[in-house]
Amino acid sequence: MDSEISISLDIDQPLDCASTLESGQAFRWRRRGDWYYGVVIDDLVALKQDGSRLEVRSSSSRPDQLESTLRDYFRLDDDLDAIYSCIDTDPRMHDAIAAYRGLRILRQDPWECLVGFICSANSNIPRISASMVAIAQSYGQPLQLDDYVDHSFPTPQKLAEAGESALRELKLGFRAKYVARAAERVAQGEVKLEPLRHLPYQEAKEVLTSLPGVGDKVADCVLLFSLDKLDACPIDRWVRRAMEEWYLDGAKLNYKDIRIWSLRKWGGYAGYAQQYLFHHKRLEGKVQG
DNA sequence: CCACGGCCTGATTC
DNA sequence: AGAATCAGGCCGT
Repeated sequence: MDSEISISLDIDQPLDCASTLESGQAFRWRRRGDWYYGVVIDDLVALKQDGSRLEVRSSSSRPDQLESTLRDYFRLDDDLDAIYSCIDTDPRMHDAIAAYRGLRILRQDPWECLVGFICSANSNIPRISASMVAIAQSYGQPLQLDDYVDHSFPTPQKLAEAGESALRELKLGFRAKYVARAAERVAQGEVKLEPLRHLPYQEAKEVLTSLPGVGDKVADCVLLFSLDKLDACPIDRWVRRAMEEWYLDGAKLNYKDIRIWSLRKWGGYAGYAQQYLFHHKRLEGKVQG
């Protein structure tokens, strides 16, 4: 039986845990008071940020690796100040960075990330979260940390076995077919996600878009949020609006041309730039800031 | 290459 | 109230 452990990390990088975990890149974190509960590499962890210190509690099966696991998950090796200096080149981006300083791109598990963004099609964040939680509850392994229970994310094999109709019962709608078929292909080994990390952007993207339910946007999300492609630049409705309104004087560009434009403006950190624009635009009109 | 409609579902808007 | 519309798209025509 795993025993609960508690550690404290000194963070020497800008980190805004709340913005990072609530910026729509990961869908299964839940806030309880000051603590965020979630699953990282099959370990249930609770996080509380106190300035430059991150308090961590976990029922970890590998306590000696917990710190490195979290440093990896939050990409603490990214030099955020260096990244800011590359992309902070106009007033809009400057405002976004000022507002959400410490918002980081995560390095998530590619399989869970893929399913999450397949589920994102024509949906919204609360609903995507509900779908992902339902999938984990139904097919994952239970994990417990004091009185809190969550689940590991089920393997491709498990979801392939579950099948489309069972996933439809979890309210995935038309996305159930995509998730089931993608699970089959990954489970069969026809597509291997982890090695995509070491391929160039374009090659990795072609593999991902060969999966059902994965187009340009979903592929870019998976590449950025789980496969180390910081130049991947997912353009969703929000980012498109932000771009057209703030940078393109209302002009309409197709997906590929927006990518080209973004790479020219923000270079290899276009993905980070995109995340700040997304967050800024999405929260622009919200009462709750 | 672009345009369009359909697709599950639930919340919000009209 | 009940009908449209919208929500971090994808796919087929």
